[in-house]
Amino acid sequence: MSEPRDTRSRILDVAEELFSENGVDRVSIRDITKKARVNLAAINYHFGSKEDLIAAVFERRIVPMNEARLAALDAVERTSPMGPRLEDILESFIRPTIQHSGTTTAGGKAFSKLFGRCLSEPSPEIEALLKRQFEPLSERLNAALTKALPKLSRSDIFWCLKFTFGALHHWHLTKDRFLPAWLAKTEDEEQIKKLIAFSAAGFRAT
Amino acid sequence: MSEPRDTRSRILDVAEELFSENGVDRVSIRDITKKARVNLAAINYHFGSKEDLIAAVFERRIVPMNEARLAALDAVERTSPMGPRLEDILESFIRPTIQHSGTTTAGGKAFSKLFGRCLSEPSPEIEALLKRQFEPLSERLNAALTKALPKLSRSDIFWCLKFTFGALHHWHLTKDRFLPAWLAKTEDEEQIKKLIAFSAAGFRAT
DNA sequence: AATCGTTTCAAACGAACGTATGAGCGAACC
DNA sequence: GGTTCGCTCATACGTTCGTTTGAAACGATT
Repeated sequence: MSEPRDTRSRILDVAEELFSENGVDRVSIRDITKKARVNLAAINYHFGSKEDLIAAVFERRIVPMNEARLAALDAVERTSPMGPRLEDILESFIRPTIQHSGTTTAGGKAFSKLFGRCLSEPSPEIEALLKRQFEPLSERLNAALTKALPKLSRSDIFWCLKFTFGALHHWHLTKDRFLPAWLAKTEDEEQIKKLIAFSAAGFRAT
Repeated sequence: MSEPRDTRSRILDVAEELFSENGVDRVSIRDITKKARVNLAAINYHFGSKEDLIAAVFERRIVPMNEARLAALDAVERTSPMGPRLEDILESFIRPTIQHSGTTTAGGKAFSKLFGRCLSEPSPEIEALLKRQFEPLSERLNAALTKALPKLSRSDIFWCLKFTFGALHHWHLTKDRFLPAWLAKTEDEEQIKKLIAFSAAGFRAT
């Protein structure tokens, strides 16, 4: 293991892990710098403020993740010019979340939880970041889904997409919490397939 | 309007509103006591600590809400002894959330957001409260759903229920945020009907 | 060897936090 | 009418927070 990379990256990694575990407000700058073994002032030097660090932590994962979503959507739209299947659209939206979850924690995926947490972050800066990041994606998805489901109204598609968003986020946030003892261990891969099938059926039922 | 009821209730109402708007960690005891126009020491006097106040705020809504859910489940199981329909089970779980959302904010429903926020609260005390409150409900729901969907495994039911949970929570949390300009205004009633249909189809598709 | 921009360091700052204290108050009770 | 009890009050305590500062260390360039 040892100390990987430079100060800036070490801060990002540790911050991501601690934020995802405890929430951004319950993690102090001193917690981060101590665990990352860097000086207390390093965060303000490299990022400006704690708020900016939080934004950087989110941004590092969300930007490439949403780029991957858009690329996946491009791909399925290219291969089926008549409009892709509903399941393929949903998959282009769901699958990238497990590929961009990060692996900073030994064994665990830190951003998985952080990602689930970010939507309930009340910080105005994060909210602005989310809006900026998700709006273009949401537009594209709505357009593709409108084509795939011509019988549904824009509103119906919007709300169904929100339900899917919610199921996905909640799954990320709690997939290793609140689990009953009898539950069989399952792979992420299997579960996102279930989620895609679940959501697709939900869309079609509306 | 004027000042309703006693100090304790005023604190609970204001705390619920501020917590739901800003998250428990970004609301100070001074914010609450100032807005409620009570003395700074009142919270520690009446509740013991801030953490205990948070628990009281959650508990005030969650306990009767989950009681209502169990009662609704009882009711549908009583009226159809062969096992209730899937939609009725889901409704007994979903509908009480909009009836127990509270109306403390003028016009808005404060707990609606707080309720959506509570699952991502990292506080161990809240997590324990949630576990205690949701476990019996989850057991009952799993049992009822197993009966209604004999083809599904316990695991499948568990995960589909999690998806439904997530959709419901996310809807509560963001039903008045991140909305596009073109979106038509819809009633809660209509939307929970959509959610029930959406989830029911999702369950059946698995 | 001297200079310069960059990064790290220990130390301190003021503000805000949750909590504790002890006096003060009014109504209820003996 | 004095005492008790539940509650409110202003004020203070100690801690922790995010941030700032100015000097020291470093590496690259001249």
